Amino acid sequence: MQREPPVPRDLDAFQGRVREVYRDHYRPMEWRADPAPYKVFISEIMLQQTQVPRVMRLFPLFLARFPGFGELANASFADILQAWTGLGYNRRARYLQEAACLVRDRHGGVLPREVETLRTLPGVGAATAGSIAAFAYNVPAIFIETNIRRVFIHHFFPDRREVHDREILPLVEQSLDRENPREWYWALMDYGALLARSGDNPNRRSRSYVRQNSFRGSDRQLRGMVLRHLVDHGSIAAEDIPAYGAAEGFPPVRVEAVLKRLEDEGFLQRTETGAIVLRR
DNA sequence: GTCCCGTAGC
DNA sequence: GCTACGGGAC
Repeated sequence: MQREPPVPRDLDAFQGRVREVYRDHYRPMEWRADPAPYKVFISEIMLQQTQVPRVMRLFPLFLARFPGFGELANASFADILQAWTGLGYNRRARYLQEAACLVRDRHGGVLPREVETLRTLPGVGAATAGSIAAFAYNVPAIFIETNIRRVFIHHFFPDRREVHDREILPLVEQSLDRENPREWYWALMDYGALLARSGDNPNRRSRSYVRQNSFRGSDRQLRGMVLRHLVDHGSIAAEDIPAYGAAEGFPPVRVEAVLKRLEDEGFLQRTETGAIVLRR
């Protein structure tokens, strides 16, 4: 038997509340002041898994270095990774450049506006495609990300656990301001960010909530160390590889395993002397 | 130590 | 469905 989805009895009241919060808690951001497609695109990729304050710090530096899709597509990967330092999840830096190449080669240098087309870009999933369409082009896309999820769980599922995104999506659709989706989604996200800071995080009652393993001692930590080292120093000599990471307690076998995976993923290469360098 | 944040690949 | 993937704030 299908569970009856909770109906927003007073959608007007909900929308009113969202707008009220928005007026009081609007967060100014460079990519909001000027929602040019390139700025929106870069900011949304950065904002995957990375909080707004950190993105705000690094975004202007990245934009100064790579002002548009052409410059990003033509840049060396080492330069991009350098500008990415501090944001984490470095695969995004690779997707970003691959996407820039696709925009240049397949879309005439113009970021597509259709959600389905945006979704074909590497590193762009449902949430990012919807965000880009809404923010860059004011398209009334229907999507869920963490802030939106928080607002709807808080408002419409106060006593529920394990709330599925399937249950939330119809409410997003019904409440969307189709006249001005850009502004509406900014409002939802600012409201969600406010809820995150005030006590319990409603997203822990989402079906999709998962706790992550600790960072210290993880492969993620080791990968981060290796890439950071290569960005700062250019290479790791062959004879230094076995002892690399020893200070943080990583045995040589783990270092080798992580290097191999980074190589397979296209982050780095080995030279004739067996040294490790970033991909050309 | 705990938390936060989407995508890809399986 | 599940898991890998950073790095900083608290």
